[in-house]
Amino acid sequence: MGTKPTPRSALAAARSRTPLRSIHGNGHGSGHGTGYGTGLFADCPDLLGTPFSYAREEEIYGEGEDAEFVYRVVEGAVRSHKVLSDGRRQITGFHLAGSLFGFEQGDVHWHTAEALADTRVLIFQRRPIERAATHSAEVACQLWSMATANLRDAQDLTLLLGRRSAQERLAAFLVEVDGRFGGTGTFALPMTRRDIADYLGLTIETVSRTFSQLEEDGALRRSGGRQITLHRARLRHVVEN
Amino acid sequence: MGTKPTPRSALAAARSRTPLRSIHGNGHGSGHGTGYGTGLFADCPDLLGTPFSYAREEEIYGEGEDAEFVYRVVEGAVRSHKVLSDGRRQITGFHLAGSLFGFEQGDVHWHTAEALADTRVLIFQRRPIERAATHSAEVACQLWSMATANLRDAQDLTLLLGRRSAQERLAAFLVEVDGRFGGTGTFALPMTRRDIADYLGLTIETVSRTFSQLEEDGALRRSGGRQITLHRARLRHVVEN
DNA sequence: CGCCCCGTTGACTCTCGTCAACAGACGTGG
DNA sequence: CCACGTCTGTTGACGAGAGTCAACGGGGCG
Repeated sequence: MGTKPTPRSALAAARSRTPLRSIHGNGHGSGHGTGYGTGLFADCPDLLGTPFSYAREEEIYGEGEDAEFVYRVVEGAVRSHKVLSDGRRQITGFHLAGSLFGFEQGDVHWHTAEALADTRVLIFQRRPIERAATHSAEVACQLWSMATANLRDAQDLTLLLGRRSAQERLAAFLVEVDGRFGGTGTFALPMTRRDIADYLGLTIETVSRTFSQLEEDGALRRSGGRQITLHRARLRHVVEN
Repeated sequence: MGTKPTPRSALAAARSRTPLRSIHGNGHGSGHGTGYGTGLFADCPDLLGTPFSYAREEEIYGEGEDAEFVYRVVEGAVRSHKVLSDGRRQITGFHLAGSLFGFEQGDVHWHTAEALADTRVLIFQRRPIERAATHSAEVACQLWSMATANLRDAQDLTLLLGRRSAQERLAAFLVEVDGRFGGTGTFALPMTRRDIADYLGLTIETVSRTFSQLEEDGALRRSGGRQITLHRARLRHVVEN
């Protein structure tokens, strides 16, 4: 062995064995309370995913590559982004446990996806899913509703980037992340300042300064950079609408 | 009469008559070369739309309203936007002839839609469409693909707003509009400077100054504010990537 | 142990926003 | 027909918010 496994090889291996096992041996089967098991959708057990893993900072797919697979995050976190030729980068979304990513219009990815942290995913072939969609209105409706949800997120981000100040952007972002982590108000950010900056259309320096400012205002407390405790009422007051 | 017709009343009127006629009497039937006729999709003649008209600056639906209808532009132009409580506005899209808008996630609109100019649309009830989608995989797939196309546009806008300068934003916008009008390089903008500014996350003054700057650089020529002739090679060079 | 990366902070710059004035187009009504 | 007000678009002067460049501390990893 020694050569790095690819999604394709993992898929071939999975098909030659029954039952399905993770290539990393951590095949507990059902994901982290997402209620999906290894199926694409909760009520669609015939589209099974193959477990796969990516290391921190590893690329999952690149812009322009053939969109052969789609992915569901089981554990860890992934970012999708686009880059301009001069290196400016815009992250269009973070995918945490449970979220599905990799669907694009057309046959190639128009984003790059990378693992923020060591990440376990389920991989699904795109073709069978699309074939299933053309036969099953139910599958197609689920895909539609997923796309619509993503669309709403993208448009919220549009408003954030077009019309909000640095402070409002960061506050909204933190409230959003808190919500995705259960809304306890305390969590560890899985992404770096650079990732946050490239998501919010800012620079790392501005993000850092804005963190300090929010802390001065008593809207949050930092313990060691990534670990955050929010004062949610004050943060929401910053976001206001 | 004298009371303003609503989509609901137009629909009721349409159903009491056969064949279908526009409430404004301009019922040439098939739309402007979009190839759709009055059907929702080209190959889906059973979902028929009712012609309806809106005056310049008239609201079609508001954020938070019940999403009872969806719309296809026959002639004219429409903008979708969101507003913050302090009045800051972000336009998330312009809908020109042929484009379908008004689909949202959930039962209420999360945007406001307004006619930029006098506009003729076809109105479709949302419920029957959704019912059709749950029965017909083909309809559902069309809806999915439409949502995915919108998603790509929204993410392109995200990159524009997050990482591009005023000049790049305006140049990209003009190239985009030119493309939608057939790519001749000469057209009349259907929207005001304010609309452009609110789409590009800028102010009207910056838009105006950037127009002047692009004109100085020989990237376009203005004849009377709205009428534009692009020097497409130079504009694309500004956009670069 | 040392290097590198991440995060923070300071000083300065610059793009874009704000405030203001003005010109031209348009519609209305005297 | 012209005076008037309004709306759109342009331009100038100025200011503020975010970007750039640079230095530095701390922690993790080889």
